[in-house]
Amino acid sequence: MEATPRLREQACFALYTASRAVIGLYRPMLDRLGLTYPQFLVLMSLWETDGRTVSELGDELQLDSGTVSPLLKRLEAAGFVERRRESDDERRVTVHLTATGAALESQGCEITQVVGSASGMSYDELVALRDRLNEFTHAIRTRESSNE
Amino acid sequence: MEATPRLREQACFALYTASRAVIGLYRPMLDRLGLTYPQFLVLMSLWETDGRTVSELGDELQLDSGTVSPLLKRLEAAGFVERRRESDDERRVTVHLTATGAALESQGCEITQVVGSASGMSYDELVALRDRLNEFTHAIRTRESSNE
DNA sequence: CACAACTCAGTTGTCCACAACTCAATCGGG
DNA sequence: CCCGATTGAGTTGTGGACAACTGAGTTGTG
Repeated sequence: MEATPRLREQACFALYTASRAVIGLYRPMLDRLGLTYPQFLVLMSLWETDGRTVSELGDELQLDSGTVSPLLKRLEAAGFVERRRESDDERRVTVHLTATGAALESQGCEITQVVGSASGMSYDELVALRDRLNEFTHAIRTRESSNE
Repeated sequence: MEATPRLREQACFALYTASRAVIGLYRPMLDRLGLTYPQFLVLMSLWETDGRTVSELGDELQLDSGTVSPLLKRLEAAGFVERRRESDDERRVTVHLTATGAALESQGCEITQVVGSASGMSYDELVALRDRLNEFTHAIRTRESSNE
């Protein structure tokens, strides 16, 4: 006697929609810097720790090499990062900010502030939502590996 | 004196990651039905109300015609839906489930149950999270239209 | 009726996401 | 030291997303 759930009742759909909405809010601001949202995430990661390898970036962003490699290629073509093949292990490539890429940090920081305030939530509410989402993601990843 | 926020502290990044994680959980189950997650959303919408127009589907899924049109083309090629140009207004195209598409409803319903339980959250918690996300999306869309 | 404005679906081009794969470099056990 | 297994980055192919645009069809107003 289970009714098929409606789209609007689904938490997963709300998640999917919210994710696209927030990226859409970032878009016009990032456009002015010549960045997309995933590219911005790479820079945020490098502002924190420069010189990460491609796979370390993939781990942090939860993206595989098939996504990260072309992303970095475009960031390099745009002059924001540089890739260096490491001499001690020729398989590894480290990614380094250029002066241009490093210089975007303060503007990037401002953009995250603007987006945060546009959410209409307090800092504490945002932190609570973030933690809830991270629990959700963690639970899912745990189940994911156990199923076939 | 504002430090640049770290990636892991950002609610937006948590949202982006959670969204991809849940779609990743759906993926192997939907693969067995020959569907992707956005295609599944179209079918959910049609299981509720068959014969919607392309733009009505776009409104419900919050996707523009440039995304929905090719999506429907693939769903039609796979034999799950049919598109009909309406005779009373030749601009409109209505989308109808085929017998094959309608027959997936019960399996589709099961999949949403499995995903819900994999979240590790109770029904009430999921509802609360969903409502929180919908508030978030609504707040963002409101600000979005006011900014240039 | 005429015709400009608008609506609707679809196309084009760019960038992400991910599966499946390639290939070189490195590691580890015999 | 050798060779099979593993690791790391990258490529290829498919399917979203979305901006910008196209063109047919419809509507409203003079």
